[in-house]
Amino acid sequence: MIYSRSAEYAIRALIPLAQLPTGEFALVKTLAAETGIPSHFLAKILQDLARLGVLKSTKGPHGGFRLNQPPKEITMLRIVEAMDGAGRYDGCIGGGAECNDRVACAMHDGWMALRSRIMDYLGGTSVADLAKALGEKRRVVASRGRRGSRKSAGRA
Amino acid sequence: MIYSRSAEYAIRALIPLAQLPTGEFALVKTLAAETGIPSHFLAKILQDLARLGVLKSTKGPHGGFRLNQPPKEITMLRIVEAMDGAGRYDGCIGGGAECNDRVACAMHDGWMALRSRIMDYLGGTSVADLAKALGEKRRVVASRGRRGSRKSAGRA
DNA sequence: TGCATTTCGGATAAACTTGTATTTTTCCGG
DNA sequence: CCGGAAAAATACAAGTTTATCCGAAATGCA
Repeated sequence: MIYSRSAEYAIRALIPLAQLPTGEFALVKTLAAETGIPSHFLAKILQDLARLGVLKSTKGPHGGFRLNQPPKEITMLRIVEAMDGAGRYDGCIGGGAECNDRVACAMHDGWMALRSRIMDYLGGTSVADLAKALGEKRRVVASRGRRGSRKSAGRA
Repeated sequence: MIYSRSAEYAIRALIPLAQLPTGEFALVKTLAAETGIPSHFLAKILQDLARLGVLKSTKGPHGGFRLNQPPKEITMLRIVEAMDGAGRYDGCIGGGAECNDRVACAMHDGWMALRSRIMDYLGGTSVADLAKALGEKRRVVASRGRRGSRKSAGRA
């Protein structure tokens, strides 16, 4: 995988949070049930995100978590860096912590090209994008399902 | 990182092995010293690779490890799959083990595009490529160093 | 004020990865 | 056939990630 499971959970949980009516709070329990993430573990992740300012939390009745900023501004990269530490993709896959143009490293150049692809994807995809993509995907899957549940229904 | 440390070590150790005169064996101790990898840990990794047929080992005096197939045929992908398990990049980063066109997953499409980039790089880069790249890089670094050790020597 | 609800934060534990040490097996040379 | 050299195998230790649990603090409501 490209990032840790914690980061994966964080990203997955942010999607339903982005779909929530503005200002409304969601319970950890609900989010855990929706996403299938172990609830205690999810709670800790959400706490981290709240500490970082990505989420806002309130205790007590009608409490829970909600986004603390527009979903457009929350990129996957930001979440991955929050959970896995910044610089996860900084070092060269060849090993050396300091790998630059002046160090003999067999992998450096190829990796740098790939790395920028990864950064573009993670940095260019926001929670809003994910929520939108999920909505569209749901519609497509639903409409396919309606005309027969066998795989690749309709004319092949 | 994109793959485990074990995979990284395996790839790094294969490069000096590819540069060895054909048929000659290298000691674990030597490889460990050259690459800076903990020698006992490296030994285990090399044993795994030998079991897989990538390397050939012999015990006793004048023993050690050598490649068991042309370096052109050993791709980074093969090594990563050997060390981290096949299918490391199979699942969607959205989580679901089974993520395909019929499952609603917000990340699926973007990830698939990125994934194929990763696979192209790892699958398209062989140990021979790495050894060659390292040789060229060494020459460049050396020639730069010769005319002054400050970074970005020559006209900027 | 007192109670129910819900996050917060720390403690704990299980699982996996990484690293080290030790012993056993195999091979070569004399 | 014996002794040393080297990988092979095994066991063990430390560190990190993932997961679980529980008491405490905060909040809203009656």
